[in-house]
Amino acid sequence: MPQSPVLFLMGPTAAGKTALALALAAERPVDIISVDSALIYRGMDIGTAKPTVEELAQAPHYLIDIKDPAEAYSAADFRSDALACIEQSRQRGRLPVLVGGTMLYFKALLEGISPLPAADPVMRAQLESEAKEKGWEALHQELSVIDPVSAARIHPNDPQRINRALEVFRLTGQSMTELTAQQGPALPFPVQQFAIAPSDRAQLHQRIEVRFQQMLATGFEQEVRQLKERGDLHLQLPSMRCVGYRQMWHYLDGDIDYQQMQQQGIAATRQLAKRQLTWLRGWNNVNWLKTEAKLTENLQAVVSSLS
RNA sequence: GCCCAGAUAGCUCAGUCGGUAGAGCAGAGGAUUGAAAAUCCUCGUGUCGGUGGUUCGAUUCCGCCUCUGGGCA
Repeated sequence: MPQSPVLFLMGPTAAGKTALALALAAERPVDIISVDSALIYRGMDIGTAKPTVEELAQAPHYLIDIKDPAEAYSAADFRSDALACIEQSRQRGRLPVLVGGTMLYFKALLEGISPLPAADPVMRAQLESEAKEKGWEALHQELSVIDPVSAARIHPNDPQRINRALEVFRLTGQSMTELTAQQGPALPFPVQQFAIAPSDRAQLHQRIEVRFQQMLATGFEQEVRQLKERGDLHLQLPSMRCVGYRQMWHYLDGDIDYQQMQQQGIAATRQLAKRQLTWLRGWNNVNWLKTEAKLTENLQAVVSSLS
């Protein structure tokens, strides 16, 4: 029997995903499941452009505010959380709508994920200190012995991936190449995929700048100041590496002036959008929508794909 | 008005002992399997402010002009 579909709504930051999702929610019984590595954090509202309280009240939202900024999250965590949300939504007879811009999460959900070990903070710290001593090149060299395929794929200047590949091996005794040969199960539901973006890059840049200025005007500095004052957060955390937060943190530390913070924050957001678009450009089975099109037209396109 | 220092890539600047130039940032393209708003790779022709002179040849040396800092009046 044909299963009812799941909806994906993807796109770069500041492209209008939230507005479209809420418009759909006004027409259909939907559950909005966030696909966003920053919206998971409580207390990070302004700088992440999290939907407002009023917007959140317009439809049930999931996977927002599920983590403290001191905590880490992962693509694998997301996949299992999202699958649970989708199941529940379907049981309620509602349409699960996955909305966001964290493309690795969409990919993990759609294509499945290999049985790799979870991140191990102790092992990572160990590898970090080894790298500090011997240099990442030496670790890359080490990787090329145990897993030449991964070593060839991972650039010697990419510490994060070298670290991960060695972590996987030391934790399991198996190389990443061996383990990723086993692909996890793909998403067990049919999907309708949409992506929304402005047709002109300059237009997206404009929206990003305007939105960043709005964030500043509505208390972003204060938001980061409060997070900083907790005392337990720092720049190495995934949460504080988020676009905007990192730059504001540097400003509050006095490393850069206000104008630099603005420029760097906006530039970092543009760069994020560019990477999101790179993912999307090679994506299969996407229906493209334009940010500058009428909301009702885009809504119509989405609704008609469901029948 | 005079003196000094600048004027080189979208921005900040380096450089050419005279043979038309290169970094960082920005930007563009790409990669992406438990950090992903992360991490990383690739991509640099621009009247070298204008104009005249010296020279085989000037962005580079010299003169003048314009503009921008700073100082003296």
